[in-house]
Amino acid sequence: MFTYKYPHPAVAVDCAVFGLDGGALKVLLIQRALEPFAGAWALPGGFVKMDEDLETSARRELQEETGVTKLYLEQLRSYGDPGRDPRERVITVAWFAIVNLFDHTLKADTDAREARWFGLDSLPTLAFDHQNIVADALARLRGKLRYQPLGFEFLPKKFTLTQLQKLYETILGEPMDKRNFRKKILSTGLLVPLDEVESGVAHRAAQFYQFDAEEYARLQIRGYGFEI
Amino acid sequence: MFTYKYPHPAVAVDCAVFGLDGGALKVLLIQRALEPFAGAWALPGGFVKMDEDLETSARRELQEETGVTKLYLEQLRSYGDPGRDPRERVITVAWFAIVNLFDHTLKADTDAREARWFGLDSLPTLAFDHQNIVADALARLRGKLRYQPLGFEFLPKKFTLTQLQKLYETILGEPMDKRNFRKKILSTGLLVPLDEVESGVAHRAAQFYQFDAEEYARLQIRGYGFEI
DNA sequence: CCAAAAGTGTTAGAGATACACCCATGG
DNA sequence: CCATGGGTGTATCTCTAACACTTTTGG
Repeated sequence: MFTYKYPHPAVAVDCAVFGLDGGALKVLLIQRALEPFAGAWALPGGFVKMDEDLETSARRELQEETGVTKLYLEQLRSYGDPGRDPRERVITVAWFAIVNLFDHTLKADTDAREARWFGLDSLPTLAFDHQNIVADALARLRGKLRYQPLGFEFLPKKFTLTQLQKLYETILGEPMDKRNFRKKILSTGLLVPLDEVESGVAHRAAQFYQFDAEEYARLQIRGYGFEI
Repeated sequence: MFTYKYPHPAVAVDCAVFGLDGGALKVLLIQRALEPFAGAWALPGGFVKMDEDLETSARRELQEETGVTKLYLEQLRSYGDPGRDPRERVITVAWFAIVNLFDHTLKADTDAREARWFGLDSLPTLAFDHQNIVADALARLRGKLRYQPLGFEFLPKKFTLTQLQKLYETILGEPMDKRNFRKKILSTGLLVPLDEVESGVAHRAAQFYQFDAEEYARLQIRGYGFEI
């Protein structure tokens, strides 16, 4: 038992994890095993431990509930409506995450019966206020994609320019011109062509590229702004 | 006394409030009356009440500690390092705010001895991790100023184009061309010229303008992006 | 009439957009 | 040899950047 002079809310973390699955943008959800909302789908998350940093907590919960470990993670915002959780006052710190689905598989565990990817147009009804969190996270993704190098987080280390363009088109929901896209993205100087090309395709093999994160970090210091 | 089955952290709000004071960008700080850090300067803020929304809490604390009520307020992010508060685990939800100093005066109250505006280059040593919060808030301000109509929040309803330009120059730290600035800002169609001009100045009187927030809201829905 | 800030247009250059064909590979 | 996607260049247009003088007002 823990006693306090004044009432303290519980604090949780919840993660909106995006991934590109078969060319479609998806969100990672878990099916809740316990009340409240047992059986309903929800964002992976859970309570923050007392000696644990918020980001550490988000990573731990993701690992426990979905097995996902290597991802891009940034804080989204906190949600604290009294009554957003029927049990007691729970304030949640929500996280925005991207996972490269080319080398991840899922598992379920602990309070989650199952973890699964859902297309954004076919989301089930979500527990708590998680619908809002997903909407805010999606807005963050769309808003940042053009002027921060977030796109590469969805792809494997080696990727083709067509893969990258399709990703932008899928997430932003608008078609782009192939030649202009290539000119612009290559003009950043942040894509390094590899010695390797695609293989096993019934057409000309595409060049593989890699994102140069170190160069990006250097340029950022000198006030460079990524844009596509 | 309040008892819980598992330990709960305390949750606070802290506000980084910016204002333009005599042509300089300033942050609003309070001098702490109580331990910890009694006598030190800190961001206005305090503990979230159990039945209170996070934003309501931020507004209440600001009102109590500084008397400031009418302001632009958006959530910045949450800070939760264990050990950021020497008393106990305190997670704080930080807010980013802008106040129009042309019609506000300050008062001190409750846990604050005094509230005062500080220039960003002459900040005192701040309590807790408030130095980081100020730095993050400033980055948010600089990052958003060019593509969201935040600038108007610093100014009175009626303002001149020169006032607006000086504001941009002050916050972004770079000079701008007068003719180009005017062309660009007027081309948004969001500034309506008033029938009134400046008075009592020893030079040609400047035209007053007003920001058209309703028009901005309409344009936003149609996917319009403010930019300067 | 002097000092001080307001107001105003044009030109050159850079960056964005639109657009169509040949190439390499596997079956 | 056919189907499939990979790869490439140019012309136009729009937007940005640079730049200097006249006007109005109060003292």
